[in-house]
Amino acid sequence: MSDGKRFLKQATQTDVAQAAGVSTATVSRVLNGSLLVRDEVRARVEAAISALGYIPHESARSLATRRSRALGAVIPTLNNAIFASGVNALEQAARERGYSLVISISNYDLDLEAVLVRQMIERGVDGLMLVGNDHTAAARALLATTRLRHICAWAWAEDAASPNIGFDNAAAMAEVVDHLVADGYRRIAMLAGPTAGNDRARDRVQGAVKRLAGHGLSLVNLIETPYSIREARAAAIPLLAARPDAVICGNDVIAFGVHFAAREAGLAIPDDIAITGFDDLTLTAELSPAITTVTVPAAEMGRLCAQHLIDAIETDTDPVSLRLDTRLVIRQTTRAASGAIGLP
Amino acid sequence: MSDGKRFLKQATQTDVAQAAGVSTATVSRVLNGSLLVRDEVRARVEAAISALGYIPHESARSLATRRSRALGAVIPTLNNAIFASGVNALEQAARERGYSLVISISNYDLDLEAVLVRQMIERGVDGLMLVGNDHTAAARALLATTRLRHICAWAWAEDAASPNIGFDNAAAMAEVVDHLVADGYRRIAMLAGPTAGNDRARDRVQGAVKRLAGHGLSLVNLIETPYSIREARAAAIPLLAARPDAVICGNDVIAFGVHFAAREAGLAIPDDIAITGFDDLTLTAELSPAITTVTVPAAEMGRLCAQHLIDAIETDTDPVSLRLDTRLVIRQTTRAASGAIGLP
DNA sequence: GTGAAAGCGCTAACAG
DNA sequence: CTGTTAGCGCTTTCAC
Repeated sequence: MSDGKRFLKQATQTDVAQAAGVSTATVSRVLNGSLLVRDEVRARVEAAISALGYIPHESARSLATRRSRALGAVIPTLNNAIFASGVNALEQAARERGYSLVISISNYDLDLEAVLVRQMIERGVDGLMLVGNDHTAAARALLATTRLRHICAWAWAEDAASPNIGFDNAAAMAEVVDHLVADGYRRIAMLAGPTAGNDRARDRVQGAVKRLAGHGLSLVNLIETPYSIREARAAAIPLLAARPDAVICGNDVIAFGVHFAAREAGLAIPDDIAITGFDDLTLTAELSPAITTVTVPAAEMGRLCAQHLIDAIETDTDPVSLRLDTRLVIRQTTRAASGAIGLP
Repeated sequence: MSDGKRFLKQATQTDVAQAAGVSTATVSRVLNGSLLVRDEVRARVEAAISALGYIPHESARSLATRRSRALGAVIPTLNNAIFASGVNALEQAARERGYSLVISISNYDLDLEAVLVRQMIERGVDGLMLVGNDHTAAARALLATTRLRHICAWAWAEDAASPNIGFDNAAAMAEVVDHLVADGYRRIAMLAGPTAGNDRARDRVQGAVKRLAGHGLSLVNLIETPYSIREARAAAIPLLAARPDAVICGNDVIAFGVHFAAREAGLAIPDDIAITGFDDLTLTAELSPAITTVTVPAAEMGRLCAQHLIDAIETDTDPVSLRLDTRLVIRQTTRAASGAIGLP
């Protein structure tokens, strides 16, 4: 008995067909909700299915239909709430449409990303979500020759090589700069994320630098740090040596680090030092002082990627780009726009 | 030309075989690293593969081998860093062994979980990670009849129906209680997570209640709240009405809420009120006062699940249970163990 | 070592 | 409406 179980074979469509006294084609029709099956026959087939505990074999189905009903996502990490939330939404939206999600993590390594893209293609995903617009030539070539439908999220560029569903990182940072300058801050420093192979981080720096230049200013200090509270906190020390009156952070995780470093250094926020983040993680609003940051539509990006990818797949079209909005949320780590330029 | 591309067909093993002047069997052997292929032939095949840009078709492979080289994970949410981190580690470890990861989110809904388990089976994953020991009869039946290898993580029970790789939630909470009592706290309340369909949350409550009873005490108040800072913060108000001198929180997210609520109420932590969390999220150490909490081996669980699942798959054995340790991390939201029992 | 042939479980024309 | 017949692309005996 336990031995019998060991070699137990899953019921197959053929078994169901025999049990119901029909052809496998009919079973397939019932499974796929085809309307051209008599109710009586349909009932018989459904009875056989549940009697046998039959479970369809998706690989076989994929092989026959050349469709996997699966989406893929290659992301830098799940250890940042902003990506976790995006993937969460992507999965929910995909599932609502009957698609599965296979994910892999690149750890911000573009060469690894290319390998992962290839594996996604092998797995036969029908659509793929990537993050950002920085990708290796190898990855691009793979995507191009296989014509795999894909969307690059978390970024938006006029001239992007692939469809983008995201936002303009540079523009968002420009808004931050305007706010800071309007508040009277002049000695502005930036603690950025690693810009190598990361167009989002790079755009944020460039966005800040260019807009500052427009105000006739430049960064009094610019340092890059990994996305970790601890490392950002450590990097804040040398950064603060330039005696900035405001620090623009590459994202909220970095802002947390600077926040704690400033507190430790006995600096008053926002009077001695202003701090801005990016992402609007839940906790930015709860810390005191609450962090001024930029709201990023992470869940919406995930949801939209799923929907647009699936629409494109099912209508046999190409996904299109979508530019989403960010919003500056002014809280307590920057002064309210009172100390405007030119006040006595 | 653009029209030609539209109907472009992926190179198949047959194409490679023809190009290399060998049989598909030989191509297959090369692909799978079989040793019984002459070097000269192998080279010819490899040349053809890269010349044609051939990419193997995993569905076809899975159909033929009855193996998918994919793992599945069904988790409650990705919007909690502790699960995100576990999945992140699971993916990394799986990938190292050549396995893909397909994930789905149950939103703490056990009926949905059962549906997702079924989809995982359809997809043909070779192994599955679930969270906790609470599952519907339907899910259990599916797992049992298909004999799908699986591990239930985040929990550990002597009599678990499935292999567990996790920790004893009740024991961890008992340790929290001991610490609190040794510190002199007596009016202890608990803000728990939703216990319905969640054995981890239930075990944490039971672990606290039983250990308190051992000390001749009982909770002065017990309320459940969703795992959200905002809702926990709101729930803390009625909870504090019982005038507890310590609040045990179901996890760190809830602890954040209580932390902010206490601060808002003007209570001094830990003198007016002690707070304990669970999970040891990064920020618990950085807030001030830093939160006393329980370290949970999330990444390790993910990694071990992948390894043990894959070992079991490849050696054709069943995965076994592993009990991991948690550790109480005493920080600043509880008094140091000075006010021990019986002091004047 | 290598090729031929038979499927893996399912869907998709095509008849009837 | 339903059955028959071919495959989808790959692996796997079994001969040679």
